[in-house]
Amino acid sequence: MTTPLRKDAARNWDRIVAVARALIDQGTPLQLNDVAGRAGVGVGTVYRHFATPEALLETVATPCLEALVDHGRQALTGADPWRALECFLFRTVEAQVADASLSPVAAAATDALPRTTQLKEALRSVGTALLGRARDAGAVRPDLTSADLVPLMCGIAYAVHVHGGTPADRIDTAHRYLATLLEGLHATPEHA
Amino acid sequence: MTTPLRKDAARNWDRIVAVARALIDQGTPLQLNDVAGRAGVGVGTVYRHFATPEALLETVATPCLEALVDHGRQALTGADPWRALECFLFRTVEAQVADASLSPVAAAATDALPRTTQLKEALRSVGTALLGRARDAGAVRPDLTSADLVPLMCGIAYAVHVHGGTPADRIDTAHRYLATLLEGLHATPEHA
Amino acid sequence: MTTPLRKDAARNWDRIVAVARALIDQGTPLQLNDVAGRAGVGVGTVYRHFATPEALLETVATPCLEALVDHGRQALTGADPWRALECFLFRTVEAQVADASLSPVAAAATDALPRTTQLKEALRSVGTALLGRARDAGAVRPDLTSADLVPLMCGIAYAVHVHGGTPADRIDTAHRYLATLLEGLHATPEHA
Amino acid sequence: MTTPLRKDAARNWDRIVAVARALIDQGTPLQLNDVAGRAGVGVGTVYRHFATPEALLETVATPCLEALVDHGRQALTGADPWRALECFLFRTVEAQVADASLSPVAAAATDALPRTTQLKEALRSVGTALLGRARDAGAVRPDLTSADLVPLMCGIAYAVHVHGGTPADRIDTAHRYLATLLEGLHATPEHA
DNA sequence: CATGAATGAGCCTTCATTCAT
DNA sequence: AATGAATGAAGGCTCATTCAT
Repeated sequence: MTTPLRKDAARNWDRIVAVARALIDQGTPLQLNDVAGRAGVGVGTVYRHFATPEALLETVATPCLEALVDHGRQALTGADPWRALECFLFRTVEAQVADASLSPVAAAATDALPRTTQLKEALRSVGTALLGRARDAGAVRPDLTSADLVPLMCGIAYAVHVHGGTPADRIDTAHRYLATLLEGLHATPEHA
Repeated sequence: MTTPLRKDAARNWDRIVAVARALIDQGTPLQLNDVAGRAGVGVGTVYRHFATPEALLETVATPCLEALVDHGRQALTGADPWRALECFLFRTVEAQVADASLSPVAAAATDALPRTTQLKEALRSVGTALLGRARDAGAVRPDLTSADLVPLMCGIAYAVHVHGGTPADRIDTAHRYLATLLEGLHATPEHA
Repeated sequence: MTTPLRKDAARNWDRIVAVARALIDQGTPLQLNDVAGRAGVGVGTVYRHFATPEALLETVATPCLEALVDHGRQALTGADPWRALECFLFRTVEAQVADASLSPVAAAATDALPRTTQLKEALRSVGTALLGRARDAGAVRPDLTSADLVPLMCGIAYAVHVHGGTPADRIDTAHRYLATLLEGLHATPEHA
Repeated sequence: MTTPLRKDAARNWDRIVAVARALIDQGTPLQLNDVAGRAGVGVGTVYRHFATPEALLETVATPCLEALVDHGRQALTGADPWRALECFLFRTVEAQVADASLSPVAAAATDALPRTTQLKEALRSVGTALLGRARDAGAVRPDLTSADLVPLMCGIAYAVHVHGGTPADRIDTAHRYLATLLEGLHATPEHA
């Protein structure tokens, strides 16, 4: 797809992405000059590889988005439609809580990289499919649309963020919050 | 509590806050120089009244926080504990969706003004009381603690934000999302 | 017209303009950061007074433009229309040769300061009047329009610049070149 | 003179010059990286062929300079010395107006390529010869020296540039301006 | 108290040039 | 020879904050 990079270029690319990863994990805002300094490369090198901070952020987020899409596709093969949706949403929230690069990418209205647009589209489409199966099985509130999935997952992740705590706590909180929401999403007798 | 301001100082204070309110409503970032210019006062005057941008933001948010606390206290007098909690949470989310000054204040770990700390504390305590009554009535999930209320409301508001749409749409979305979450929060047979 | 500046602000304004004047005379490009450094003021101060390098350049050029306009208006009162035009054009070229700030301002299609636009307009209008009088007296080539005056004067000044030499040489060259051109502009028997 | 290039090197050379030509015609500043990209060659290749942007610019201008020299030499064989000079100067101005690569090369005090220096020298010498013949015939102002020809032609071209207009307008303006100047250059009774 | 001029750190971005591959 | 990745100096601009008037 993309032309393979020269060996030295690839090394710099890796360094830059690794530095960005670390900065994001620390919550430090991504500044390309700063990234360059920490990666031990010139500013120009960073700009050559990543035209904007968003492009770098999305690059950092890409593997995680890919994993989510893969997982969602596998979930589609599961027997229990509700279970499959539930499982997909858990993964989605966990990923956002564990990886700070995802939330801003998920919430952004426009993408810097085409690859990101593809992945977000793929994610939406997997979500739509999982939701459709669950709805057909009568397992889900009828007023929930596929356009709500991403916002709700972002909201849960944000709630976890506001709650705070150690990384381990956050995972726990995420599970509790999502479980609660899912209970509300699940079709109940009164919707029958 | 605070020394009453001289009449002209009070007029400046009002102008500054009004300008800040307008900027926040437009989504323009609060820059004190900019606020000063628009309010027709010097930068120094803005700094005299508001040591930091956060202090100004919190000042803008204050009336709304006060209204929420008041409403919560009234809700405490209601007969149906679950209804009261529900109603309080609706107000909380609606306020955040309608007033962009609230979310950052609610999510901030530290406050610029003591008054803000008081109000946030009061809000938490009303929430705790409402939740306690509802829990005593067996109306809520047992794993929900009062430390979860604020994060969850912030999360819902954030989800609404990510979903997007016109102001009217947002109110609608907020209602749907909160109704869904509340269904999950409400005690169900399996918790009984 | 303009609010009078505070004493300290006026001092900085003067310093900045003086530095700019010197840089222009040396042929150094005007860079606001650089000007700030040399004037011993902060960058922000320069930006406060002059939003762009062009604004600073035009400010430096203003007194000279004003003097040209004044001179042109006096020339209009002279008895001999051709002499008056000639005299005005000599001054115009001399000014450009002596003051490097003028050429770029004269040649620019758009102005940074309204004052500059006024002055350029005034200059054009004086030129038009002088040319009109000379044409009415049958003293000038009929194919010359007032829209040609500024370009031709800029051209002469540029020719002097390309020729080079010491400042004194340049004045001399300017006189020779303009005298030559004027001979061509002057109505001759064959136009009669 | 120069070692003949390998065939592929020659192809690159041609591409680079063609791209530079196009950029100059559009008024886009010549940036070697940019040129390389558009020519589909590496930056290093551009640098191998042209050590500096000026060298590339001069290379682009070379054919036109050569044509001017040729034309001037032919003019020297003409019968009417004044006519010959006139004709040469018209060509010179037309060329500058039509080809944006010439003015900066003509006005530059130092050249990047020896070939450019030769050509400019040749041009000056042809001009000197043409002027000498015209002066001997008593056809030109006695105070005009051959060192004035290039500056005056640059000045006319610059005046045309300041006047502006479409390419066709410019040719027209150039003719008018030069005709006017030539009238001034031509010997008149008072010089006799 | 009010004013608003001044400050300057901080961030962003471009581009001529070098040099490893 | 050709390539194009890397470099980093250079310049631009903003904005929170201070302080003389």
